Amino acid sequence: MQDLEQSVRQHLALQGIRLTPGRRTALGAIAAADGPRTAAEIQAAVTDIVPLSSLYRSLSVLTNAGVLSAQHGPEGVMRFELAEWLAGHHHHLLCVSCGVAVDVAPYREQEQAIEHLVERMAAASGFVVTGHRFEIEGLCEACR
Amino acid sequence: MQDLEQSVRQHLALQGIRLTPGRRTALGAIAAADGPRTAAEIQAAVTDIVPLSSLYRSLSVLTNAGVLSAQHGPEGVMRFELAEWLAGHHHHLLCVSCGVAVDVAPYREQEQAIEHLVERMAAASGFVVTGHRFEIEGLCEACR
DNA sequence: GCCAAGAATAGGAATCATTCTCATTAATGG
DNA sequence: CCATTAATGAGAATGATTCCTATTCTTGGC
Repeated sequence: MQDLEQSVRQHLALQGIRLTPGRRTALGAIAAADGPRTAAEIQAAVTDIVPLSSLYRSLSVLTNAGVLSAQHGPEGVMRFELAEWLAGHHHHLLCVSCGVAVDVAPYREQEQAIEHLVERMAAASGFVVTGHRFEIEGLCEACR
Repeated sequence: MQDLEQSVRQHLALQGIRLTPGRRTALGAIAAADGPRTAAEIQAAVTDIVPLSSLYRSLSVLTNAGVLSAQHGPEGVMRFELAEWLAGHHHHLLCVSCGVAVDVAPYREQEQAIEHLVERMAAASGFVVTGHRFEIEGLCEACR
């Protein structure tokens, strides 16, 4: 935890951004989670009272700074997690019923296959590829 | 096109749902597209004036009936396309700048790798897998 | 240590996609 | 041709997210 905060602080400093209390709180809640979280979930997880507008601003600052990554889940709400350089490469399991999102570790060999697939698919299209999303949908234990 | 409409009509009839003019229009616009479309895009593509509320209702009837599939794209808006049994299995290229979405054909061998990956990842989680999403993000020719 | 300038926050209004409600209109079976 | 049921249109309501403005912190220069 401490080293995470230090890494982030340093990363932000290079861009002239500081890790203020609000940002620190948001970062802590996200770092403690086992998957990407919505703004509302983060707000609920935190003990302080944080207005959503402030929370969203903190999240967007951290996202723009490359500390967090943001994605729209299948339910259409934005979910935030640590950026890949902090959390490591991984994928998600998403519950289509309750929306819960959990990280899953990748399998090295198959990642290679995926990279190939991405390249071949994009080749003919004129797109410049910047990334990919690979997410598994299903029903979590609670909703099953 | 005619056979698509017939297949759909038949599929719907089994569920006691009919292909009304509004639904037919929406279906036609989606079938003519080269990728998943938002409600607004469909509305714009169609020559008739269709209120968004009616369009959304038609789309949701067709989606619930299994004729269309709906997904939230990275910009957070819902995109509709023909269900897999009508359009065939494929993936998407998404422009992170303008949101444009294009279908890409899958490559047989790598699909296998993906299926494996999905199974292995889900195995330990307690999730019942219902599907997966694999989407490539990048910049389209226009935004590049 | 103190103050001005700039950044961060709270609070609330505004926006946008989507859903809901309800009144009106069309389609179907008898 | 009528009565019942489903489909449509129009607009209000909702929920996530963003924007705006006034207030409160931080920080560097004195």
